[in-house]
Amino acid sequence: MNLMWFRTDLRLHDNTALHFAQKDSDCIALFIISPKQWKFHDDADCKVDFWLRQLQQLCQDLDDLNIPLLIRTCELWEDCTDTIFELCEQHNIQKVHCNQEYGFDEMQRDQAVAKKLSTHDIDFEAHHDRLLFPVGSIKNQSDEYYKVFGAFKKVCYERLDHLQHQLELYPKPKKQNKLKISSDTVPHSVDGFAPVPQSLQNQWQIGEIEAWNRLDAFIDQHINQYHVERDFPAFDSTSQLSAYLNAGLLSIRQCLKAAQINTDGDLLSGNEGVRIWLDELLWREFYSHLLYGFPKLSQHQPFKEETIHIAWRDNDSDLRSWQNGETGFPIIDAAMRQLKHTGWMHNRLRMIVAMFLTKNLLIDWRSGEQWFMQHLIDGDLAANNGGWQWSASTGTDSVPYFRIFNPITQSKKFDPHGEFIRAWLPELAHLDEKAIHEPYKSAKKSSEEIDTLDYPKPMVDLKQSRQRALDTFKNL
DNA sequence: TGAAATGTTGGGGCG
DNA sequence: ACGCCCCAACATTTC
Repeated sequence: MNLMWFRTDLRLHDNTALHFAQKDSDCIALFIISPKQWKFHDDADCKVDFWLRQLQQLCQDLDDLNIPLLIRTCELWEDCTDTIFELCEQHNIQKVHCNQEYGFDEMQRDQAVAKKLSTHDIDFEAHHDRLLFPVGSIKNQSDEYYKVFGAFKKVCYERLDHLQHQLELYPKPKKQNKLKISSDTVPHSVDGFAPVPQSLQNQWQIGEIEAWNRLDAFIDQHINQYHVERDFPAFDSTSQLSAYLNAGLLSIRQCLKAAQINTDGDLLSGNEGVRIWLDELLWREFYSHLLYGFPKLSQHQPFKEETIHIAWRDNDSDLRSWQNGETGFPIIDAAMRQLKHTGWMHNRLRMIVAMFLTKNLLIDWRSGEQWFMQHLIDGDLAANNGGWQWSASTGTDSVPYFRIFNPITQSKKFDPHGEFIRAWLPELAHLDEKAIHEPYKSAKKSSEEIDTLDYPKPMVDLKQSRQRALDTFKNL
C-alpha cells in the first residue's frame, strides 16, 4: 500500500505524485490540517476556506475511486513526522508520495519525514510537479542560479521548445478495489480562521472542472489580446487562474497544453498574447526557483544585503490607511478594497500599491508582504515575496530604486476612464474621468463641492515623498 | 513592467 | 524678410 500526501496539489488529473502512488499498488490519501503553521505563514482566511471547500470535493471524487482520504491535524509541521509514521505503520505503507514544495519550512518538514521513514524502510518521494522545470535545473555556466529574469527566461524558452512537444498529462487515477478504510469528514472550518462571506465563495468556486472552464474561457476569449489588455484592471482580461494554480486545482502542464490550441500546437509560433502570458508563467517559475535556491528568502530576508540598512518608517497609522484603502489616492484605495473584498488584486495594481507603500510611505515591504498573504486567495510565498522585493527594490533583478511609479499617472494610464475606481469607490462615482484620478485637484470645483466629498485627502505629497525615497536609497 | 528634469527643435505670433 | 520670443512637442538625461 502507498500513501498519497496531498498538500498544495488538490486535484486528481495530471497529479504526478498521485499517479505514481497508484501505479503499482493501491493507495490511501492524506491531508494534514496545520492551524498554527498556517497562521505562522499568514495564510488568508479565504485561502484556507478555498482549500477546505476543494478538499470536500476531492474527498467525494476520491471516494468514487475507492481511495479513502484521511484527515489529520498537526498544529505545527514538526508534528507531521510522527503522525505520518504512525499512519504508515497502521496501514502497512511501503512508500509515501507527495509533490515537492519549495519553501524552506516545507522542505524541512519533508526532510524530517523522509528521514524518520527511511529508518523503518519506508520510502518517501517528493515529485517534481508544480513547475515546468525542476528547481535547480536552470543554472548558468558557473552552476549558479540565474538572478536576472531575462537570462533565466532565455534558457526556459530554449527548453520549452522541446518540452512542449512531449507534454503528457497523467490521467485521473483508476478505480481501486474497495478498502476497509473509510474517509474522514472534511471540516468546514479551522480554528483561528474566520468564516468567509458567501459572495467571495461564489466568486471563487472550487473544483477541477471550474478551473478547466476558467482556463478554456481565458484561452478562448482573452489570450490573443493578453499583451494589449492585461494591464487594464477594469477589463477581466487576465486569466484569474492564480488561486487555482496555487492550490493545485490546475497543473502548469494543463495550462501549456491549453495555450497550444491557439498556436497550432507550437507555443513559440509567434502569437504575441500567448508569448506574454508564457512570460508571466515564467515569472512564477523564476521566483519559485529563487525561493529554492536562496533559503533566506523564506525567512523574509532581502535579496540585496545592503537594503537591510534602510531606515523604513515605522508608522502604524500610515500602514493602516494603506491597508484600509484610505490613502486619498483613488487607484490605490480602489485596489486595496478589491483585495479585501475579493481576496484578489490585479497584477498592475499590486505593483502600484506596493510601490506606494515602500517608496512614497517608505514602509517596510515585509508589512505589505504580510498583509497581502493575509488577504490573498492566491497567496504564494515565492511569487508574493518576489513581487514585493521587486517593488521595494530589495530583490534581485528588481525595479531600480529611482523608477518610482506616480500613482496618479499610473491611474490615468491604466484606468483612463476611471471605470475600475468607480467600481470600488462609490463615493467618487459621480466624478468624471478627468477629476476622478485626483479628486481634490480640480481648481474649478466649488469649495462646497469639495467639502461634501466623502473621501480622504491625499495622505502624502507625492513629490516630497518621492524625493525622500530617492535620498534614502541613494545614501545606502 | 517610469517619472521628472533638462535639453532641443520648430512653428507661429509679433514687431 | 527677419529676428526674437514663446511654448508645445519631442528627445535625452538623471534619479
